[in-house]
Amino acid sequence: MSTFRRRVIPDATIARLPIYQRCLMELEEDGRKKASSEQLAELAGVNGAKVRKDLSYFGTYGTRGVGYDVPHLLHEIRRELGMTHDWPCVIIGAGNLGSALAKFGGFVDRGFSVVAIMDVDQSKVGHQVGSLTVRHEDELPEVVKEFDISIGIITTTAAAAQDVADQLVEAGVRSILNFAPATLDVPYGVLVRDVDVAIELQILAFHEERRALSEAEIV
Amino acid sequence: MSTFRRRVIPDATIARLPIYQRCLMELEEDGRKKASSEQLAELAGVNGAKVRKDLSYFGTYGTRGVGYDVPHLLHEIRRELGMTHDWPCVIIGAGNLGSALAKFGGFVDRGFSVVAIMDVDQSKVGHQVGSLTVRHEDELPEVVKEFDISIGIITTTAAAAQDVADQLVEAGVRSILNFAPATLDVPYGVLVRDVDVAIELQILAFHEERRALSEAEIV
DNA sequence: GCAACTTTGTGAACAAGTGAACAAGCTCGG
DNA sequence: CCGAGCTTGTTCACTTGTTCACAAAGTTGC
Ligand SMILES: NC(=O)c1ccc[n+]([C@@H]2O[C@H](COP(=O)([O-])OP(=O)(O)OC[C@H]3O[C@@H](n4cnc5c(N)ncnc54)[C@H](O)[C@@H]3O)[C@@H](O)[C@H]2O)c1
Ligand SMILES: NC(=O)c1ccc[n+]([C@@H]2O[C@H](COP(=O)([O-])OP(=O)(O)OC[C@H]3O[C@@H](n4cnc5c(N)ncnc54)[C@H](O)[C@@H]3O)[C@@H](O)[C@H]2O)c1
Repeated sequence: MSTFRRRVIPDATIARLPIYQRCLMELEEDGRKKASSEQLAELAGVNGAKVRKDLSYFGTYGTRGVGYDVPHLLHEIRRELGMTHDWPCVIIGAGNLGSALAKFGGFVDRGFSVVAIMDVDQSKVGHQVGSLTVRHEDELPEVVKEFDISIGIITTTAAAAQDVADQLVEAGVRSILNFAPATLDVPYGVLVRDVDVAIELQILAFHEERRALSEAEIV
Repeated sequence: MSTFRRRVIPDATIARLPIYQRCLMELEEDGRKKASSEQLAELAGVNGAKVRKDLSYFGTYGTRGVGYDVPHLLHEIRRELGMTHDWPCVIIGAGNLGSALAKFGGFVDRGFSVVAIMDVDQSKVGHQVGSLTVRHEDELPEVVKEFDISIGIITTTAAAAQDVADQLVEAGVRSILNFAPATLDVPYGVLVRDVDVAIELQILAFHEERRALSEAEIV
């Protein structure tokens, strides 16, 4: 076992790396070879100091007086994010949302491919969703092994989500993206990220409400 | 103008209120009348101290030695979040994702209703999506006025997102939920929240990659 | 009425994240 | 080769968020 301690990258930074990646991809498409921290910051909607600090965590890729080399920085961010290879994903729940995600082609250029979609509902099993055929939930262990899946996407009803999470963990999946409005309980070492659209709407509503109250107050 | 200063509620707390609301709804459905901060914390996946501190920002609703009164606390959180009335929303972009969201019935019990869905594509205008008919993007100002819409949901391609955001702002919408992978530039006072599934996947991939590297190191 | 027990509300320590500021380092024109 | 002009990398003070720990306030049983 090595005593080398990998540099700790703050969570906040990790969450911004994909944004920088996207901006750099746009710059590269435009044929831009160089970009300063301020230009990158403008595109990413943050400030320059943050960009410089974020990038400094994983080495020195910029040139003072010039800026960053777009293709080089893009490559380094991709490497850091593990985008040098493809990540096979499985979607559990072939409903409205699960089908939309499965049909969506936009993940491929970010390094993700949905290789299987599954459901318990016998009336959905066997049906086509985009280029995939819905398989039965029971086959999860085999599917995970077959495609060496490391990411599971839960798009079932909230009631079924914990159950599905347990099955994913049992099958060896340690990264879960959960769209169901439920708090998942998983063992240590398994990472869950929640995407809850209703929560986002409620945060917007909270601020709208406050705005309305303040305006009423002033008038 | 009043000199009364509304208590400042931290952003982190606001983001957790909807989770508490959901947990309280579940408790209420189970007929539970009381809940302690620890029980609520367990359900919400946080710790008890956080729950107590969060709730303390907007007044004292608990009883020492007993806990919180479920229906009462639920009511107060709903009031704080502006869930006492309904929020009409418009979806721009009647594609894969926009249609899935429009058809989804789950927002209603959280106080949101999608009252219109719009697109520029003439081949989509007039078509039915769930109970709604797709209207042409150009009618946005009238639609916003007609339904008194305060929340706009962008589900167009990334290339069109900034343009749509400008139109929403122009029409008077000040809260935007953006699903397109693009950084939107909006005037001061307009609130944008981004939902980017690809970023979530990339964060999961980052940790998977690190995990793989650490394991390789140990062996 | 009182002692034992439970749970809240909050001050204070700690941890994480942000942003201004600036020295250090690079480029380029002359 | 030098000095003017940029831009990075990093330090430092500040803000925001989390957690601990415990007094205060309530309940319950006797
Ligand atoms: N549709 C949306 O726009 C939207 C938006 C935000 C959140 N969500 C959330 O995403 C989830 C899915 O939404 P939806 O609209 O697709 O619902 P849906 O009812 O259309 O689909 C749910 C699917 O999950 C399947 N399922 C149920 N239990 C299962 C199990 N144990 N194993 C495998 N599959 C199972 C069902 O058979 C069904 O096909 C819900 O939790 C919802 O709250 C949806
Ligand atoms: N589908 C998914 O599962 C998914 C997941 C994550 C993110 N997204 C993002 O959500 C967005 C939509 O995805 P999608 O799969 O629904 O794409 P889509 O191509 O199916 O739909 C986009 C729709 O937007 C419409 N549109 C384009 N420009 C417009 C304009 N100026 N005004 C009004 N409408 C306009 C198009 O006509 C089309 O109907 C994309 O930005 C995508 O990256 C989608």
